[in-house]
Amino acid sequence: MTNSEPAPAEGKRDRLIRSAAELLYRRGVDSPTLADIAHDADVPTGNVYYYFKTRDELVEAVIDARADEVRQLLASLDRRSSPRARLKGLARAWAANEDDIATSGCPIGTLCSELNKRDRGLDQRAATLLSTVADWVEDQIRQLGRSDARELAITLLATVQGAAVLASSLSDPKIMTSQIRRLERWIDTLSAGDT
Amino acid sequence: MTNSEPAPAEGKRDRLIRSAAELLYRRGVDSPTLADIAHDADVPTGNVYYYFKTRDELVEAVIDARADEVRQLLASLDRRSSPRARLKGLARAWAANEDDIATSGCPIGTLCSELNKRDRGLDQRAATLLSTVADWVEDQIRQLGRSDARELAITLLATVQGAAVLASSLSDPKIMTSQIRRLERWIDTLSAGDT
DNA sequence: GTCTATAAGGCGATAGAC
DNA sequence: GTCTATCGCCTTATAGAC
Repeated sequence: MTNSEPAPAEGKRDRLIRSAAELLYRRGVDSPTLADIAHDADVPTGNVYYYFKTRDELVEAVIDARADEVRQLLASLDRRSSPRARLKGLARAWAANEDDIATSGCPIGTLCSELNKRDRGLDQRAATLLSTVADWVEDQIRQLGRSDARELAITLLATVQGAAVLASSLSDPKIMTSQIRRLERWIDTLSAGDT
Repeated sequence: MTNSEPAPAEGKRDRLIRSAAELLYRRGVDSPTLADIAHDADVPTGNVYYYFKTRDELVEAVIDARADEVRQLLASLDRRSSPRARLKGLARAWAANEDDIATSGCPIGTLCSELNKRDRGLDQRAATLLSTVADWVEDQIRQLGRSDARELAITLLATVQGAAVLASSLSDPKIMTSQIRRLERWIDTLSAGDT
């Protein structure tokens, strides 16, 4: 590897991953063909195999790209001053994506659900996305002094995942809006003590 | 139609629907082939087309079969004496399926989520399953004297759908158990008044 | 390194024998 | 009515030209 240029090969590889992430999110993990993805990324169809040995390897790259997004989001939230502010920041991040979520569900939740049914080991790699967020939320709630932080973290995540399933299936964006608002009020009530 | 026999043709059709329902639940809506389904139902592969014109028509029959299940469950719960007892009966029904849900998610929720991404009109038909339950829950909560019954019904359903996504994705049945328990306590606290 | 042409296999669907 | 044989298409993946 020389020190010169921005690696045009990387450009195409990244475009393939971005197009794949978007198409798999909108139309499901298995439905989009490599031709669909390559066309969207402006890459010749057969040439996908120069960058990825199999289709699953491209799916894996999409999972890893989502993992990067999650890490970046949580890192930005970590700069906030209090655990409550960090949790609320997470809620606002979801709120900012309400429309997409109401249309196609949670990018992470639907990915995990679908891979869970067409298992090839990819499902476990995808599950890491959810547990990363769960662990982070648990950590914030524990900092609020709650001993039942794990269950509360799961409760918080379940609310969002469930709202995403309902809002997208029933085509009703207001479900996301109202459930996130309820979540923010719930975060306000969180304080030391159990149940 | 004569009055004589249990209709052997019906037997095969029903077996195809049952096998399809199970396989689509376990492995996703698109993944199982007609050969897989026919084999599981002990019906010759090509013969599926005597009963269903297209694969989608079989999927539609699966949705309708789920709708029957839902109607029967809600009808049996309607025999209970109070709205609170009916809601708790629903929670117990979910608890009884905890293991399946922790393995493959909610049969209705995952069906709706997947069809939402491979749209052919089937998604709207499937969404009826969710809204039927939502409407019923809303009705029960309203009978408890709550004016915010719709939002509370969505909250209840979101909890279960979210728990199903998390439990199946993270392969942790305890998530379903604890969230259903929390739901039952929450039902106990429901009474007249808002928020 | 990049891309085209094509192979190999599996799928939904059909035609028609029984 | 029931089933078999098979078609034609689409998809992933490869071989090899440029």
